[in-house]
Amino acid sequence: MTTLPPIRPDTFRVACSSCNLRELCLPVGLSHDDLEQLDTMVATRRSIARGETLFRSGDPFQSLYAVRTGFFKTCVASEDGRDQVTGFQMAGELLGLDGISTDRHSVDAVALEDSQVCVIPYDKLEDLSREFTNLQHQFHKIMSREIVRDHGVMLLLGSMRAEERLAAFLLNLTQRLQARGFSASSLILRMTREEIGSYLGLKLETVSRTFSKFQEDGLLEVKQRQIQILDQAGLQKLVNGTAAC
Amino acid sequence: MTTLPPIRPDTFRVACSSCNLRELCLPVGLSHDDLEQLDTMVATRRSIARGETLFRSGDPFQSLYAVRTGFFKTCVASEDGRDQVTGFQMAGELLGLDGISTDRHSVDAVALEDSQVCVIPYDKLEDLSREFTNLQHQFHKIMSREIVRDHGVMLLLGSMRAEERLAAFLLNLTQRLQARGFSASSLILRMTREEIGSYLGLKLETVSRTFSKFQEDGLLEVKQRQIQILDQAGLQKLVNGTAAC
DNA sequence: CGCGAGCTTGATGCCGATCAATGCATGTGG
DNA sequence: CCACATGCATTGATCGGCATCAAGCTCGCG
Repeated sequence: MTTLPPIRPDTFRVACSSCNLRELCLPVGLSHDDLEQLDTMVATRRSIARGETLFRSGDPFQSLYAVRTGFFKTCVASEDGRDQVTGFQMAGELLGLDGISTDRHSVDAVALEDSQVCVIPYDKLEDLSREFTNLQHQFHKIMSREIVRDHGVMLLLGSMRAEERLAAFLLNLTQRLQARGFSASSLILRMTREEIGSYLGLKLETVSRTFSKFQEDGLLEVKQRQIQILDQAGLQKLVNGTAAC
Repeated sequence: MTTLPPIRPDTFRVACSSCNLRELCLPVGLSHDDLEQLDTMVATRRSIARGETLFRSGDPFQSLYAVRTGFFKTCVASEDGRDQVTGFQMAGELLGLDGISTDRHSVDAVALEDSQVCVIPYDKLEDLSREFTNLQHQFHKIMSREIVRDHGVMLLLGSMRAEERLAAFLLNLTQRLQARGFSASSLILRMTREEIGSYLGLKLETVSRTFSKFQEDGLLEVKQRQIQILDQAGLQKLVNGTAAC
């Protein structure tokens, strides 16, 4: 479509050791010394405007990216035009793990709002994680966690009905937001109904209807993208099957 | 349900360096020296009878497993009884990557026929991959490939219709079998219609009907679990959308 | 103010789920 | 060796949830 804007890495360094995301991001559990080494690696930030792509399927893979601020989606596309949102990423989460397998990215990563990422050159990460056991282990955990997450999505797509899917989606989102210090009951969706639908294997109309139904049932208050969760337990019950049986 | 049978590791060593799966398994692309090191790590085999589990969700994680012979499925279960097959694994493929993230397995791995696996103690793998760059890189690639595979399944579950799903499934299966020296057009399914359905997000009746439809359309010959592929291109066309549009 | 992107809501139809019966292969015990 | 049980597969009839098609609606923005 449009050509990529020139990449303009902000020149000042970002220190993992003083980043307020260090408890959510790659550095989890690293010692002070480890962290200082990590600082030598994560040299640059990059800003991505809303609607721009961080990378596209087919691009050569060189770096992983840690979301610093903002919000992303990742999509795969099949040969025919169909595409599927495979995930939404927020602060502290890693993008680009798919690229390691073939040295090319296999998904598009699109910023859903103006965002910043930390650039993690992959070869340096491999070098460093040969030296620092903790970093190595942490990195493996993150990859494994992504696999486990994907299995959860497969369960959702394979066996849940529309209401269950949306409930699970909302609970997952609020849980992650809460871990970042945001309210557990009030959120603003950064994605369209269509993007939610694509992620959940539903059409946008179904997503919209299900939001309306949740509102009628007193589970949510929905004002466009502004969501108030009124009955978290009620949502949870939807996900765990109609429970009590 | 039933208690696990006692684990009886076969006492003789298995050398990766002389294994006929080395081009498909963890050792891909390793040098001769690297391979000899790998041999020091993969100390034991384990036999799993058809229907038995290699590990279960919740079990403490200690090792990865490379399928030597046989065939496995992995399943996740949600709190309510629902469960979902997340993959089928054949010779040379790795099991257990999900366990790294939390030090506990998050899926069940069940043998669909009498099988053997090589036991890869995970802490040793981490040690060794700090020493050998190639091994480190290869391991990362395998994890990444699993992530990419999962994304493909998400696309399938999220946006394909029954016929497309089954066609994609069969093509994927034959491709992997072919890489192992088996026929590209003749295969014996190791799993039930229900397990296929669970993997593909369909009910067993739908799987059965779709097999019958493929047979009517001259794409396959189906005799219970024995499948002959008569028109591979026809299957491929189904997957890529009704093409020509 | 008017345009357009995104959202909501309604009417209809279809794909796949569900329910139910039968068929087929394998195994077991009399 | 047969009678019967059991697990898996096939096939048919019906139903329901979600997709599809089609208007309107809302809100932000030039």
